[in-house]
Amino acid sequence: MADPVFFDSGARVAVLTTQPLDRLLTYRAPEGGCWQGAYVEAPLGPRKVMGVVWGAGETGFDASKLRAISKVLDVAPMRGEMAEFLARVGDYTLTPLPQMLRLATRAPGLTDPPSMRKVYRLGEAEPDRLTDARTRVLAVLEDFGGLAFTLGELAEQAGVTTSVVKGLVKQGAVREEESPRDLPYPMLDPDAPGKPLTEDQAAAASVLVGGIRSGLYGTTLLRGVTGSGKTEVYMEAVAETLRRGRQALVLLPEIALTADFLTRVEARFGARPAEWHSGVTMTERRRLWRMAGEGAAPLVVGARSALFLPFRDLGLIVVDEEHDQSYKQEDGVLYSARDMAVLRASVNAARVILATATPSLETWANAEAGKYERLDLTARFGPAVLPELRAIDMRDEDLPANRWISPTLEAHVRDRMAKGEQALLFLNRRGYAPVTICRACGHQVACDHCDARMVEHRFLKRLVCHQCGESKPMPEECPSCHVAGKLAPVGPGVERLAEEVAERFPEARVAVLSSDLFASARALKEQIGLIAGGGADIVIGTQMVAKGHNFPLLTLVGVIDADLGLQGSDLRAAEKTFQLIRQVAGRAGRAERPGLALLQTFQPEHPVIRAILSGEEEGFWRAEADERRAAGVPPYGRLAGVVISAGSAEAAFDLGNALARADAPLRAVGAQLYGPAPAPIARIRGRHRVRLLVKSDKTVALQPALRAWIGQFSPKGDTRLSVDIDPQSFY
DNA sequence: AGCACGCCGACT
DNA sequence: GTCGGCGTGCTC
Repeated sequence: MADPVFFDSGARVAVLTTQPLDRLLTYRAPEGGCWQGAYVEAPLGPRKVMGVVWGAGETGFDASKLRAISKVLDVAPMRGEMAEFLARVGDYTLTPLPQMLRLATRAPGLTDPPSMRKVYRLGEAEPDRLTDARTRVLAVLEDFGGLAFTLGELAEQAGVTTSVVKGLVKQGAVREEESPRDLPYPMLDPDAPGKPLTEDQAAAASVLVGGIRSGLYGTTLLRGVTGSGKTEVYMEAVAETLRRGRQALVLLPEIALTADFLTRVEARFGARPAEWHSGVTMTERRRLWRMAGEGAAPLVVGARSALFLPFRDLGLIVVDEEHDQSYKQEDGVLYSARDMAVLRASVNAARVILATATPSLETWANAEAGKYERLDLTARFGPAVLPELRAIDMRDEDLPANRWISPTLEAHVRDRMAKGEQALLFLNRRGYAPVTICRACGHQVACDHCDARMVEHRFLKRLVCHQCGESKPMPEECPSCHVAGKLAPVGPGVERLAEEVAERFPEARVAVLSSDLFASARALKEQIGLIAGGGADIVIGTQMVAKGHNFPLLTLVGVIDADLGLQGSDLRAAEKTFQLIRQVAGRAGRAERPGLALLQTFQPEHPVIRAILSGEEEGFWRAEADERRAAGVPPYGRLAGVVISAGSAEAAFDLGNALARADAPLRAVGAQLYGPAPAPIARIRGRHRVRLLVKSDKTVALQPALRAWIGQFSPKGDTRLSVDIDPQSFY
């Protein structure tokens, strides 16, 4: 959509609906006409559906079948940039437009008229009798100037019942008015004094501010270790965006981090920004969706889906912890929020800041190639220094069976405890034990619906499938040979590690941080607060501890199994391990005390372990980049994963084999096809899965070829096909 | 996505 | 005979 066009009533318009149709439908513009981009409600068969006026309608369509748009919704029309963004994300991810529209309208009550509520202000008339209660009500209204109150608020403030207020309304002493329920978000003050910046930080901030002032698209990698003040630096770019009257969006990888971030924004700009993630209420979602479109939400903090809010004038997108895997949406529309942020910014003439201590290889390579600007914050803020990193060679450690804390690590933990400092033991495995084996027959307990082993969670007294979430009570007897009392846990999870810690350090206060142990975000926040305040001596955590929580007393990090991520066949195994361990190690010694990170490993000579220990990050990226280039995989080649799932393995393979036989469109662009093969997890939730991989040169436009290839088939029955462009994980 | 249409198997 | 299973196709 270029410049918006107005359609007079009765004109033919093409409407994109949220219904899964493969084309636009032609309608007559409603009474009073409508703009291109208008959100509308249109009749479709016996129903009414939501849609957007996409452009002029086709003239060929039989006039007698035309129906008129039933209603134009009272929300800001979709802007041309947004339409282009949705179309391009759809093109890139092979997602049909109606599904893209649904992604962009994930707010309740859009078809309802803007909801109103009654508010109360000071009226002109004098009440006939001035009782004590009435005086208090009027005093509250006078004290707060022209401010309007809801009935409940006013009564509570004045310490009266609502009937007193209603009595005053009847007399005209208090005025009752209708006011929109969805109010603009408070203005943020970009010129409120921020934290003083170091020279290093100020220099980086001024480059970012310069970018904002240019008013042009641009992406910057802002690299800085934990504690280097990345947030303070990009907050200056947010301030400049606000000064210029544009909107800013800050994406965070995890809801648990937003509360802390909102507080920081409030401290910096004097008010709290809008918040968007799965945890916000329906009313708040509706308010934010509407206000974003009116430009009345100056700053939005949210999860990846906030990228699809209808901003009126988006000037900056910050992707914090850009390397985080959770930016990749793994179901529904498969997109990378980091990459789509760059796309949205380029469409909007906005800036992107990718902030991280350990960039993804994609981002590193883009900076290296000069596509992204790169800023490095070298120094940690204040006197703290990067933790010292050392390996513990587990081949030299004397460790009994079913014990995972080496004597060396144990001694270091004792030493820290004696100093009143905290130690973190990191193990990226939830639950008690990853495998439950029968000592009588050797059977490993597996999920009934997935091709995965059940993980014992002793805290829940259940076996849990980490694939589908299904759980069952811990069985007494082996499900295979039915011998009782022979099931035994194999390997460690954080719960089992906690057991070992309790035995070895009976005097220590232990806290376990694992996502499944908390009923609510609030309970988790409390636990984090408790640890930060010194309420624990030893913290045991899964990868969630790697994500930005600040523990000032923590000076020792022990990585229980540094080799854990390295075995997989995943092309990103090295990168992920490197990032995760660097992030976790960065938890040590944030405050004044120097930190130490100890890596328990059986292969201290492994290139990834050596790269982590040496701190030679650039060297690691370069070596990893060379390997990927040689293998022709991302970011130096294109990759697409195709997963076919069906109730039976035969049905899934039938389609997989048919696709493999019809690969001419792929060969035409020089792309290679691998498979079909059973997916690494061959069954999830009772559905059999088969996968194919398409690999091509970086220069090839892979999507059109994929479309032509897959378009030859339409999955029958319960067979489903999904295409994942730039897959991040390979299950 | 819904909802109708339509063509085969198990009943009152 | 008919009720109802869900495969296929249409919606401006």
